Amino acid sequence: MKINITLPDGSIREFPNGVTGSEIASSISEGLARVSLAIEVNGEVWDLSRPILSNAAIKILTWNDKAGKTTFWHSSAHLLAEALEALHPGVKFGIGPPIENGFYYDVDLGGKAFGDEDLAAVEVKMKELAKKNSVYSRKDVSKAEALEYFTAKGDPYKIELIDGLDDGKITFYQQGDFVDLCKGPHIPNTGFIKAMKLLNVAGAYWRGNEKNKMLTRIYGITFPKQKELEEYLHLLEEAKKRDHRKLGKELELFAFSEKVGMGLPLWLPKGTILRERLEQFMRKAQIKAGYDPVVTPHIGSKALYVTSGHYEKYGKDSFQPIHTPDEGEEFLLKPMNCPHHCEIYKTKPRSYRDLPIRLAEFGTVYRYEQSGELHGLTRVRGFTQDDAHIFCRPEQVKSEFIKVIDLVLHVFRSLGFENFTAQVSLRDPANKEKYIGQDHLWERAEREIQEAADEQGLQTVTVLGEAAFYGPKLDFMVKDALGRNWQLGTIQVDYQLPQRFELEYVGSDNQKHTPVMIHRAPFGSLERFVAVLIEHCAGNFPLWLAPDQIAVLPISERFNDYAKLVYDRLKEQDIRGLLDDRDEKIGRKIRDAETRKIPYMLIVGEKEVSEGMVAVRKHSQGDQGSIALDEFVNRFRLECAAPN
RNA sequence: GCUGUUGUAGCUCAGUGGUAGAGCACUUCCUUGGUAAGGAAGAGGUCGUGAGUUCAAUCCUCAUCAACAGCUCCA
Repeated sequence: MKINITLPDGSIREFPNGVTGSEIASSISEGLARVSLAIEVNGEVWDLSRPILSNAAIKILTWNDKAGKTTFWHSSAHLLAEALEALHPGVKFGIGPPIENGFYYDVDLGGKAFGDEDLAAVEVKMKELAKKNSVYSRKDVSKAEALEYFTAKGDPYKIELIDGLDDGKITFYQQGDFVDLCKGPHIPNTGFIKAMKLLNVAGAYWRGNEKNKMLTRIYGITFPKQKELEEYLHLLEEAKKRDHRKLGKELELFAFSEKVGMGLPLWLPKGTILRERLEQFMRKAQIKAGYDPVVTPHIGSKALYVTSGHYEKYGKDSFQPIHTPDEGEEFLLKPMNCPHHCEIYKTKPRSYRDLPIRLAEFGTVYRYEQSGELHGLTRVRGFTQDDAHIFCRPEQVKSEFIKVIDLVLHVFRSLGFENFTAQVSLRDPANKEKYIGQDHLWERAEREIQEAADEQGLQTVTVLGEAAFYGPKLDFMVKDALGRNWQLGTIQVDYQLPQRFELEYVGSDNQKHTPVMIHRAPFGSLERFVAVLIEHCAGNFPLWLAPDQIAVLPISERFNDYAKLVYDRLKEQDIRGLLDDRDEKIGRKIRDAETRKIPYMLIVGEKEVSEGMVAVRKHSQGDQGSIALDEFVNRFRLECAAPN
């Protein structure tokens, strides 16, 4: 019996029935056979040793394939488990999957502390075990057999997992002395794993549920070559240099104080310039797009949030009400701006002719985020949203939504964020009690969001369970230096709040109608946006945002007077900069200005003084030659204009 | 909030059961220098906070606060 195997290039070859992936790889080339990790059979990844029993389209997977890496890391997780069991007999295993970079295994060490030394010891053991070239072998087992094995072994988490599986579809994998419940696939043997690093230990709730026991999660990464591990670790180090918390300190942009309170950022002068530049940019864009700026207070009476539903949802996990000398009077620090804007809407009767009304505010809000969630500027307890609420007629929702998408894209493009993900965040259908409002309005909102995104040609991913409690969202996600995803821009359709606040307008039919509300914040928050911006450009801000645009560097103190003249001239033109008149050599001044990532340096000495010139140096690009001061100023002013 | 790790000078970090050190930054002096670190001297710290063990604690124990990694959460 022969079967036909279709290779990725479309060619078809005949093999005996029951041929394995490794046999196919060998028939193609010895080199391929040496590096092949798994095989894709009709879109499914299999072990190389598994016989193929019918015609199939295949692809041999190596380290260069994503699925190859995933398989490699999955097998590495098993190796980690084997090492753990060898060193910590009786350890109970949860799950051990591959992740984007590496893998982890969740284990229950019976309450034993597991520190860095234990981690290092396990790593050594893994290396030792890997060298044994133990084969990963697959075995079909019945549900009863599977339960019997793990009951005898005393692995309650595996038993729970098996309980959820169908009989007849359960497989074990074994390498060395370690047997695991696993559907596979795996690489041929442990010898492929040449380089490994256990990265860290963390807690993780069993099955991701806060109410379950917390297991110990061990993260690691492995590679087929030592050099690749070194490169990866180097890359991690490089990424850490772009961390906004590090750069924020070095460039004096923001700070935190224990005394002020955790998660409450202090914006330093240079950071404030950056922030205000962004704010100005947004104000201008919004005025152009037909928004009306408003300003509302930082607190509001508790009744406001009872009406909005936020109090019920978040009240007990928030900053608690502020009391006044009047018995029973309570105010909340505002955790969002929408209720205030609803009250602005209600200040007078509205006609359908008035809509849409777009109220915009850089609104500072306070949310009592869990202490473990705080993270630099990306997750804080006091932050400023570039918030706005659009009140419109139902038939205007889509066109308004599209306009907002355009605004968000304009902002992202202006700041060079090309790699974002547009995420449609919907309800978790299995968990509807988390949300308010009627189904048909949710469905309508979801449809409108998806249609608007599609019409703008946005590639979207849909994520269930990420909606706000009052409505679905379109979120714009951007990765930080270390690849963590953050939500920046967000657009939300809301049919609930207008009802709760009894907002209305008079239609052309002279009847009262309820408007629809669109919440939107292109930056999301100034704090988070600045954080991601810092990491994105590694602190080398575009000229229009740079806190210090120019450093004037006199070659010696003899030229300080002329340097001051140059500096004053820049200031007159609203150019931001500094004059470095320290008694230091020019090399030193240049180094310091480079380190501080100042885009332009103007060097002045004997030659420049006599001719009214400046020697221009660009950050990280070196000497640009000399130019008359006036001409430099003219050119610079053109170059530093904000996008519009 | 949970698990683990960390907390020493403005910053980056050494170090020790007998009340502390480096480099950079800072101050002063020398130097007046042409595109990434000139030289010298000086000043600067209740070793996160509180309690305990000890003749003696920055170091050991406990508690607490904060930061970091991850989980959970995210209006």
